[in-house]
Formats: sequence, C-alpha cells, structure tokens
Amino acid sequence: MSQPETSLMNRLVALAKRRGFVYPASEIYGGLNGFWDFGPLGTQLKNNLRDAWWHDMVECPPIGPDGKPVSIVGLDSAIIQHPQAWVASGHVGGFSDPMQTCRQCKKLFRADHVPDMLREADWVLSLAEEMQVGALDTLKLGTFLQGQIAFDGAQALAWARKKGKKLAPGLALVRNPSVTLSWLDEEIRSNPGVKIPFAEALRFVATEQKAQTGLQTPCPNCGGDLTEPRQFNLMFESHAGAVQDEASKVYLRPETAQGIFLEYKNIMDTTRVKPPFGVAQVGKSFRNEVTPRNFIFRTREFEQMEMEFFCAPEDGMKWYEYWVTERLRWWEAQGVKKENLYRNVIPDGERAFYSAATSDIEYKYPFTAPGFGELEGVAYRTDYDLTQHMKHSRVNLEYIDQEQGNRRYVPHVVEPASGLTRGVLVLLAEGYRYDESRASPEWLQIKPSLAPVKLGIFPLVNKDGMPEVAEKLYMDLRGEFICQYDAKQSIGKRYARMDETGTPFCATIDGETLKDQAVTIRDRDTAQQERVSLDRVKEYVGRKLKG
RNA sequence: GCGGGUGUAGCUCAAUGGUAGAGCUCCAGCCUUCCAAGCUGGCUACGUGGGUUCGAUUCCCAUCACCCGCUCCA
Repeated sequence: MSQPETSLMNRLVALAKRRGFVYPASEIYGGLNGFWDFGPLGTQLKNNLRDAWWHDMVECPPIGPDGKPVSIVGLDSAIIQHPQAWVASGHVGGFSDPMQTCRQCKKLFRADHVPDMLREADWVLSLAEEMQVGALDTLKLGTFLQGQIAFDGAQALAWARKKGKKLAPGLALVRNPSVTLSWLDEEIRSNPGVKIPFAEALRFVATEQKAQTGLQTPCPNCGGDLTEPRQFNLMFESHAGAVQDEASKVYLRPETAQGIFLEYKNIMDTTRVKPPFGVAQVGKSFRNEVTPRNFIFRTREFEQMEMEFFCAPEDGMKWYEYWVTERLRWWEAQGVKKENLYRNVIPDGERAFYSAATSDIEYKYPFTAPGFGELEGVAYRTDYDLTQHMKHSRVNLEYIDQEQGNRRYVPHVVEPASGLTRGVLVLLAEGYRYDESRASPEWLQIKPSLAPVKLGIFPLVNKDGMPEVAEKLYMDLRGEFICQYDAKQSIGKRYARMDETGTPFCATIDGETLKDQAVTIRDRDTAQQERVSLDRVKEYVGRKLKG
C-alpha cells in the first residue's frame, strides 16, 4: 500500500501530538532539549504498560525453571540518595566520561575508547600493512596477533630509520619518531629480542609524546590532533537544603537500580524473602545525555522498569538465560511482533566492566530500521553492586543460607532493565498503521488491554431517543473501563477519531436498539460489527480486553 | 559537542521588504440511520532575541528547538 511522503517518525510525532500522546516539553517557551511531556492519552498508555509490567513482575510473577512462581517484591525508592551511593556504584567516577574531539575531522570520541579504536583504525592498519610489505624482503616486520599488531623492536627500529619516519604500529613513530625511537632503543637494549605489543607502544606514546612535545593523542579517524579530554558528567546535580555548597551536593539518580541495592538489607530483614528472589521498581531516572535524539527514544528524563534478581553465585548464568527468554516473551505478549525484536548478545569487551554477560533486547525502531535499537538490557551484574556497597558503607550484605549449613555468600544479580519511555515509543511505532482503503488511513493497533481508551459509545444520530440510551450505557460502563461518549459529527468521523487513538471497540446505539435492546460493537482492527445486547456489553468488552 | 538540514494555524503546506492564505483538524449550530458526507459560523501562526531598513515573516547575526550523520546511551 502506498505511504505518505513524510517519514514514519515524522508521522508518529505528528500523530502523538495531534491526539495528545506526547508533546514537546515547555513548548510555549520554545521547548527544552531532551524533555517531553506525556499528554492525556500518552499518560494513560504509559501507565497501562507500566501496570502490565508490574502485574507480571510483582503481582503475578512468571513461573520459574523449577515450575514454581518466582518470588519478586516491589519497591519505590527515593530519586535522590546519599551521594556516597553513586561513588560506590561507580557513577561518580565512571559515569562522567571524558570525551575528546578531533580538531580536523570534528568527530567525538570517548577518551577511554580511543586506544582500542586506534588499534583498528583504517589509517593505522594501512600503515601497518605498508610496513609489513616493506619488511618482507629484509626486515620481517609486523605480525598481527589477535587483532593487535606486535613487532620486533630491533627490526622495527632499523626499518623505521631506513624509511626515515613512517612506521605505523608505532603510530607513535609516525607522529613523533624521535620520542618513540629513543624509547625503543631503551627497551631493546635492556631486553634484546623483545616483542612490543602495539597497545603498549601506544600507551607509552600517548603519555610520553604529550609530555615531551605537547602533541595530543591522534584521532582514530583521520590521525589529526584530539582535544584534551573533557569531562561530561552524565549525572544531574542538585543540592539538598538551602545552602548550595559542595557538602550539600546530591545527584538525581541515573538509574533506579541502585535504590534496590541500598534497600536490599531492609528488604531481606523485613519481608522474609530469600534468594532466589527479585525486587522490582518503576520510576524516573535522569541523565545528561550528550545528544538527546529520536523523539522519546533518548531523553534526559526518562522512566525505567527495573528488576534486580538476587541468586546464589553458581545460579547466575541460569537465571540470566531465564530472564532474557522471559523478557523477550513478555514484549511479544504486549503485541510486539517477534521479527521486530532482537536479542543482541553483547560481546566481551563491549560490556560494562562489572557484567559477566549482557543481552540487549532490541526493537526495530523506524529510525534504526532495518537495524535495531535498545529497548531493554538484561545484565548479569555478578556481585559487583552489593560488594561495592559493602565496601563503601561497611555494612555486611552477605546472605547466610541456613539450609546449606550457614553458607555465606554475596548474592549475584541478574538485572532486566527496561525503558518504560521507550516502551511507549515501541507501542506507538508497532501499532501504527497506514491503510488508504480505510476511511481513517492512519490508525493505531494497540493491544486492547494497553489501549488508553477501551470503548467509544455513540448514538448513531443525535435524536429519536438514541442519545439517552447511549448516555445510560456510558454511565453504566464508565466505572468498568475507560469509555468515551461522543455524539458529535458523523458516525464515520467518530470511528476514525477512535481509530487514531487506538480505541479497540465502539458501541453504537441505532434505531433498532430501542426495539431489540442491542447495540453494534465495532472492532477497530477489522471494522466488523457484532450485535450485542445492552446488558451484555460489559461482559463482551471485558472478555475481549483479557484476550 | 561537531557537521548538514528545517522552523508560517493543532496537522500538512503556500505567498510576500508594506504585518499572511488554503486543505484537513478542532469548536458552535443545523443536518445526518454505520465508516473522516453537507451547510453556516468561529478559534488559532510567521520559534526567540538583536541588527539593517521609513517599514522585516521575508535580508543579516545570534540563540532555541526538531530532523539526519558522527558520538553516546535505558
């Protein structure tokens, strides 16, 4: 079927605004980068998704591998916690990533990624290759070992001198031959026949040449000069109390997870849970993202649905696999098509340092398609968090398992961390339909139980006693599920309005109703109608909402 | 943060150095017996701040927001 000219994302943003799902925050003041407001329908949709998650996590958790329901309790911790908590979690140190920009090509890099990127940079590799080729005759230079370039120091030295300066693994040599050559001299003298790993050479040069020559680390992209690393603190800061000094500084949480670890002991002491068990929390988090982008995909204020699952160390991987599978299944159950979901297993080296295994559950967003973008991360965090908080707080967080002869251990943690804000985007993108054969070409196919409005109630025409019957039906049902009474304009227009907001059912009172006490119920997806007697509408819709 | 693009009504667009139109939406009324029908009327806009000019929505500068790319990330 034909699609309109504007991109799917543009149409989604327009529809979201037109129908009151999502507005730009502070729009009358020109907006604020990275912030969005949820309108009446968007709030309802978000709450419905949140409630579904809460129900399936806390109120009625899934069945575990042993055939019994897993044990999960809920929590709502403060957004602002003791500043030390963020030191312990690593956010104060690790979350403020130093970034560098290239003065030539203007690209931005995380400073700690630069060495790795350099190792694989095209211009470095091509220089290495050149060196290798030149070496074949006489020097036997350059071998590739596990992605690293190692070279024989003495031969590299000779080769470099012969060539003048162009020696690559010593990328270093290219940029500052004298410093590196003298370093090589030293290394070779003290240790003849040494093989010098590329990364080591690089690290040396990064510090040495900077100290001696003022030259900065080269750019992985073009070889140009990078700026000094600049601190980007991703955490929002505020002050607790009226006095704004260093001592009163606090942070808005960048993730909800830590609140769970902080309350771990209290929950253990008061609620009779024991490993394996989970603690679930939904709430706002804040990050000063470098680049908020893509509508509500990356925002500076966002909402997370996180669950920390505590288990014995030896069971960590088992539960990790369990939760990856379970979470994929859950998103499918919310109406997300299997082919639009993807499990991205994060490889070694790309994971957070504390994680022994991580899988991202990714969705084929309109702006990533045909690729995928993150929706939820399932991380096996080992005992990192609890151990850190033990160190910093000096409170013992070990579990003593009396069923295993008073065995002591720090529980391991598997964390399914989902973006609620992103989930709403997924529901909108997944539900968006464009079909020119319909009177309402644009409509939202949202799972009925998640739809903001469940039932539209219309008198076919605004006379002959129909409004009275419709109003009575509305009064009867408004306590059961969210209904909308609408008597304005033509019936087709009212159906179309409901289609755009994703309302799954519309009950219409027509001329026959007065005789047979029945209404037609129109299905959003098929536009088919079914005649249902007035006293059975509640049961009929209620049943459909469950299905 | 860098580069590129865009900014006129709720949405999609137009015109113009002399303060702006259309379609759809929305609201009110009439009408209307099942898929955005019709008639009448109504509300609503030049992102913001400077500069040039007699006069700026239009030209220039800055800024803000959004989109694309780099990068980051739940």
